[in-house]
Amino acid sequence: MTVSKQAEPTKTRSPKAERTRARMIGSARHVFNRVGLADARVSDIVKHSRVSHGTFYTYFTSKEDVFNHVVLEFFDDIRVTIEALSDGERRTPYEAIRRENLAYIKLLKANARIVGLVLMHSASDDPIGMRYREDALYFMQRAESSIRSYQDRGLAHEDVNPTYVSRALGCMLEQFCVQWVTQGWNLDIDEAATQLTNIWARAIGLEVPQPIE
Amino acid sequence: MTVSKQAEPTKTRSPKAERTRARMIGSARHVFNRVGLADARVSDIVKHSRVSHGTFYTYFTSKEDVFNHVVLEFFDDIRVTIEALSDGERRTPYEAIRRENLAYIKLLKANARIVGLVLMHSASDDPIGMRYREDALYFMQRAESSIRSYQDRGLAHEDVNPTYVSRALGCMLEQFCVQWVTQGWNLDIDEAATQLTNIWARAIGLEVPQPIE
Amino acid sequence: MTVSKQAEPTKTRSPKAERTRARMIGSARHVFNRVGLADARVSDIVKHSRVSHGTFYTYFTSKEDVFNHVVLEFFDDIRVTIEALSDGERRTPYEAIRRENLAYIKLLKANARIVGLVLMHSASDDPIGMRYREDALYFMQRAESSIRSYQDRGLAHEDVNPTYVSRALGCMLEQFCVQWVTQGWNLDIDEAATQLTNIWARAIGLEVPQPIE
Amino acid sequence: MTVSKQAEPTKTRSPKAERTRARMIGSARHVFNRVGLADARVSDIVKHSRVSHGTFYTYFTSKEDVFNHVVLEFFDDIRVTIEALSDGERRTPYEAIRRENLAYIKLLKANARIVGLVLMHSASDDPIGMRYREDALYFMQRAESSIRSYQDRGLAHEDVNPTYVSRALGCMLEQFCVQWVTQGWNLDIDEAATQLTNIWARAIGLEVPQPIE
DNA sequence: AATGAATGAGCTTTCATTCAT
DNA sequence: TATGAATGAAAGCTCATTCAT
Repeated sequence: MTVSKQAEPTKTRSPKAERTRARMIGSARHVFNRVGLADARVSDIVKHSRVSHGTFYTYFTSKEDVFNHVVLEFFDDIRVTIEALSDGERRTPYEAIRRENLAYIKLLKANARIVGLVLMHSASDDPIGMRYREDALYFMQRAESSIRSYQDRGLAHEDVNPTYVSRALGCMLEQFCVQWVTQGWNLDIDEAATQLTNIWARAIGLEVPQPIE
Repeated sequence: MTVSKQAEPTKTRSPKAERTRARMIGSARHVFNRVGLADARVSDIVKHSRVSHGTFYTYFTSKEDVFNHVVLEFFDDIRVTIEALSDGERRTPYEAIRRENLAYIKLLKANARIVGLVLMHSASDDPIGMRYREDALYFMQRAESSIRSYQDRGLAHEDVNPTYVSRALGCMLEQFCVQWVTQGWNLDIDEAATQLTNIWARAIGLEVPQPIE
Repeated sequence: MTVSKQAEPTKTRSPKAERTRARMIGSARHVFNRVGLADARVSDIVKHSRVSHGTFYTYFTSKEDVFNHVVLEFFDDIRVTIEALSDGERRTPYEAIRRENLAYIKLLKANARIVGLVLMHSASDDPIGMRYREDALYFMQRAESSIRSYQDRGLAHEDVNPTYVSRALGCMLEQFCVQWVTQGWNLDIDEAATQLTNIWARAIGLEVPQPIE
Repeated sequence: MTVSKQAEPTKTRSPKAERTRARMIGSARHVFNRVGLADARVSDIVKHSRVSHGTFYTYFTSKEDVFNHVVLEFFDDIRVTIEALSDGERRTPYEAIRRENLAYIKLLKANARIVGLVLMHSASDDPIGMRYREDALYFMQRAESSIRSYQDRGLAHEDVNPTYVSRALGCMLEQFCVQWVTQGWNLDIDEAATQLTNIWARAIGLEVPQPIE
């Protein structure tokens, strides 16, 4: 099953139609997050959003198409969440990273299977597929430039290769959350945020605050 | 698609049969690594090992069954490779970890899609599924106890939670290799080994050797 | 091949769908009556009702499922036919039995192979299977109570065990018709009705009218 | 599945081979009697007689071929059993019939499913199939001529048509036993023999002995 | 726009039978 | 003769997608 067919260019839709479409993406997201892409049935999605099979195909060209839209919506969620974190408060680099990581962890956990699917999708050559490859890269590039900035300010180790390390830490965060859910690990979310942030900080050379005894 | 039916307990097979079976597992591994589980066709597997459809079902009960055997074989490969690394030479902890990581990276890259599939498979309740859950955990527990041992010897940070950190670093290594292949990243393997080992070492508190200038 | 999976509980179907479904049951009945259950191909059934393979599975879960429905329809036919015989006319017991037997014989002959299949199906534990076991028994119990009633009125032998004899006579009627068709016996239907009714009447002790010479 | 391929003409076999062949027919009989013809697997038969698949085909040309031999063996059993009943003792016609019926009932019950299969098999045009059609008829013709003989001696009703009635009573006996087993009826064998024989006797006009009170 | 009956390509699986050893 | 690995035709069944209403 390859992600290939593309969606129509955005067209005008009545508000009601827009609501139906949004509900269907939500249903799809729900279904994909439960059973993955291969095991998801169009029929599950339409049942969940209480429309007919035919209606599905007036909004989406295929199962892959709706999957793409689910993923884009998910990336939007991340963007919105992350941007909402910049509240102008002053924080230490460690605190800023931890705060961001915690937000990420919550989102990733809530969408674990979809994240897993995105992580596995290789070269899609359709426009939407391309776009979410870019989105995924965007987050890693954010981390990459932040590392460079720390290095420029003399806060991070010189020998850290920003490209490699940003990707490695991104992979760590994402996969840790996916496994946490799919493998049913029984962990504490605050401890997880702390431990992952410690790794992150030490990897690039930032100070890790010591618990006061 | 769930991984559930299991093969009969090991039964006596003629050498010829054993060879055929092994060849088929090899073919399956090849196919799964190319296209994943959902898109793999039994007919691809039998074509690749040049046997008939029927023959497939004399050795395996289903596509899922052969997948399980592929995974078990892969875990065996890892075990063998890792054990082959203990050659009695004296190395610094950093060097030992780097050596092991490099070996891992090579194996994981060569089986990237299969690793991805294993990472996504949640709780299967059949014996084989159970066994490879245990196998996967085995490697993380190895890392976990090595961290504890470093802590006991005063070489690792006290605040490192071995359970969380070993899992996080394991996820990092695995997912980094999966992405490397599926996303077509263009990276250098020695640099990757170094950067990942540096993260690993710094995360737990080991000394990272500085390049002499 | 076991008769096990059952259809969904009756759900609303459009008139068109209902017609298609009915046509398919008719086709299935035709096919089963020609070649039996084991040799019947789903593709024969769909060819006969000129629908696609897929359509078959929108109405039935399997070949066994449609077989069950064919059998239930057949039992309904019997019920309807038998009930249509009560026209309020006064008849001697012998005449009443002969009339009923003749009706039975026609129906059984027209569905000989299906009757044969029903006769051979042992305990299926699914709801539909159960129901037609009950239906089959219903006809024997009808005979059983009519025997008891004759005994109560002093018209039938005292030593007749209604349970055994009703079943034996039922088996006789059914199997005679099945063999008639499958073995290609060349018999006269009126003579058959007379001879079978004579056996029936004499077995329980009713007067058999003598032909006037 | 049609019964068509024929067996080789009888050829000389070593005693050991003869024993193997006999064991295989026995196994086949066992399997057919458990699951019928369609659901019987060649692999069940060879497993039960502990030979290989290949060996099966050195003795039989197909599954149908072995089925034919099973049926012929069964008819031989009947013949032998029935002939063993003529011990020269003097009995009333009723007693003779009851004795024979009881013997039949036991045999039919022990081979219920095979009997059912034979009853359903229509026109087979191969030599073996022909032969067992003849065999089956043989028993009905035995009954037919015995009815004629009773009529000649003035012991049976004149209006009984021996052809129809012998077949009807034969069907009754056979099907009653098949149903008894397949439907799991809980009946007493002596009562069954008595009731069936009473029907038989009354149908043709013989005296039924009354229990003394 | 919405419906849901109908489609059919394409997949998995079975199992009687063959044949090299 | 005996073996059992290998065969492949033939079936059942699924489900994304289409299209008449």
